[in-house]
Amino acid sequence: MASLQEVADAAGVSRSVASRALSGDARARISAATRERVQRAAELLDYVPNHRAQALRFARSGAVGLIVPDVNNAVFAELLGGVQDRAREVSMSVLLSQIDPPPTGREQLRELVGAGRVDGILLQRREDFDDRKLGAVLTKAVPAVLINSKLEDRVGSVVLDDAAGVSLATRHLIDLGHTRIGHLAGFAAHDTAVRRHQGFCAAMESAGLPVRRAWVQRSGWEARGGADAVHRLMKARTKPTALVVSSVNAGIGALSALSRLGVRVPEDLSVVAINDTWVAETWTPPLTTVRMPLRTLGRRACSMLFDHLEGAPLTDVVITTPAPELIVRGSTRPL
Amino acid sequence: MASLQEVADAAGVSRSVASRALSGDARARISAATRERVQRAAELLDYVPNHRAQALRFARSGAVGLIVPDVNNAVFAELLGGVQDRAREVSMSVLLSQIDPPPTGREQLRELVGAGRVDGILLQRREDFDDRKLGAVLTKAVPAVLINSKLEDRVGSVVLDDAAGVSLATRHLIDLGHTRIGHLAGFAAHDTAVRRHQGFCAAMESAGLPVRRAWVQRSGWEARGGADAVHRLMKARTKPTALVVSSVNAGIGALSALSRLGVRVPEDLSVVAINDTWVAETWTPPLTTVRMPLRTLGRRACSMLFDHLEGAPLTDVVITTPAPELIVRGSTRPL
DNA sequence: CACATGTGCGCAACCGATTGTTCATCGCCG
DNA sequence: CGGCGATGAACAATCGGTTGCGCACATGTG
Repeated sequence: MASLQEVADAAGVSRSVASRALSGDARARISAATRERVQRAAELLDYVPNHRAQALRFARSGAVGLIVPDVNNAVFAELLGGVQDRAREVSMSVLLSQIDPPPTGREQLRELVGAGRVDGILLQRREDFDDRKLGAVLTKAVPAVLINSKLEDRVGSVVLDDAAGVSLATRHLIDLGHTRIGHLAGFAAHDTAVRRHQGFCAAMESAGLPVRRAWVQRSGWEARGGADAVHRLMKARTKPTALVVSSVNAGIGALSALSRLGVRVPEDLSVVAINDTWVAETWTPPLTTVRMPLRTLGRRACSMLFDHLEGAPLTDVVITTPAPELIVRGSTRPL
Repeated sequence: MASLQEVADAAGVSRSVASRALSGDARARISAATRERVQRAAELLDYVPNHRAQALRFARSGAVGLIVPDVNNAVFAELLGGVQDRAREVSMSVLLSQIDPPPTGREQLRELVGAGRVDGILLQRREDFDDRKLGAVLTKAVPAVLINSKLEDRVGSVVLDDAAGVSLATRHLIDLGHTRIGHLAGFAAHDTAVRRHQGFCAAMESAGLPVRRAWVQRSGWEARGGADAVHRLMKARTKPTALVVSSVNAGIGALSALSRLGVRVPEDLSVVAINDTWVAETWTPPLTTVRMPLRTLGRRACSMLFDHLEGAPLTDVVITTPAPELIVRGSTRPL
């Protein structure tokens, strides 16, 4: 609550001297006695530098905006953890926000960044934000890093090695002897989903297995979508013996639907999903998953943004270490 | 990016006139022509008032700190939704933060509030923050509203009607004919858990049913705790026919453990839990729950903090409307 | 015509911290 | 003893916006 002026008064010096004494600037010529006196006064008065004043002076708000579509999402907590960790290391705060589709969204970003509430943003795109909408919201003036998403004509992204994760899952099934493998993919308009499907196809192809169109279903990323996709899938004349699901929540939805359809997992059908949560572990049967380095994703995105604010150029990064990790549980078994 | 000065220059007036013209102050004596000119210049230059400067001037950061123990928690997403909604209505931002136990935690709050990063905080206490720790962290100087928690010697809290929610759940079981009912409670040191257990006892008592000590187990709030509690409970000589679980995640954990123990739900045991999530709906069997007004909780807490910042006194509020809502699914059935 | 009133606008202080520059003083050396 | 450099501290501008006050001029009134 005490201002620098009050500390200065208490120490009997000017504001500037107080500032230099406390900042510990080596080039500042302050006598040891004065420095001591100022520091004691600051201590006594419980002085904390006013962040608002510093923000104005340095034209830096000291905060990043984290824009996420859905806090409920399984991946969010871990992602946020990484972001928070990194932000804390450099004394930045994380401002949580949501944005609407354009044109409102652009205004919101302008308010956020233009007004200086935040210095830059980390943006995890919404499912219904296609490339065009996203591009329309992100003007070049906004320092932004896209999380697990990428735009053609915009640099600045950190994405998981989605293909590797899905390939790992798919190979796991192949190693178990499965050949008739289906894929519950995300949204066609979403690059993450595209990359994941490519990983699936690559693994199948390198094992010499065909990708059957009827066994590839758009499921979205949530439980409901996974359940719906399973219902469609199970109408096919010939059925797969194993299933790769691009998202853990959809995977849970799939398990739930399968159970209600009377399809036994893993006896009749093996299921593996991408991303790991406590629900996967708790389900009956426990869901085999591929754990993706979400925390690292958050850290790296945050780091890139900070570095960019310090002048470094934005880049496009794929997180390859730590590598996706297969966690075998009860939902997969040899054919 | 353009400053007020630049707008003023473009319009050929002084900063003060530009400020008044744009703020729309009725008492300001500005000619219509000048006002028009300034507004057009602002439009043209894409002027957005610098939030940092305003923050300094008004000694208001325009942000609230939302401090939550665990973003992963089922209740968090909805709570946050309510907070965000309210904050957006008054153009405030929500800064997400975590705090450590004292003494570190107190320093963090000082930095957050004392330095003016946020104007006040909303605090959902961590399980391991007992009253003493919480009190040690919250100095009187910090405008804070406790969410779903309450301290004896500190005013400023918004809590759910926990007792009513648990009573509703308990009565549901009683109405189904159950008389041997157990309770998986939260943490003894947590006032929310205490209120919920009181709700359980009240419902039992008013139906003339005994509360058996062996059927009351501390489960915590997460799946693991619920599962462990079930294992302890099922060692009892006589077993209950129904179970009230104080938290939905613990409820899911309980269902999972019961399934592995071979106890059929709802044939052998009915289960109902507090709070509703998609996992409850998706589980097999779908979990009967009591939906609590978490969004309202967030809104009200946020509102109270804002009002307090405007000068209103803090109070202690219990949210009674909307009332807890029983959502009957497949985990409960008549005895 | 003189004076009171009103109108439109600019000056300058302020919020709190940082920092380039200036100023006064002291000691040292020639 | 005069001049010089080093030292320690204060002055003042700055970040961008807000606002009390005063100034100049136009209009209205007696």
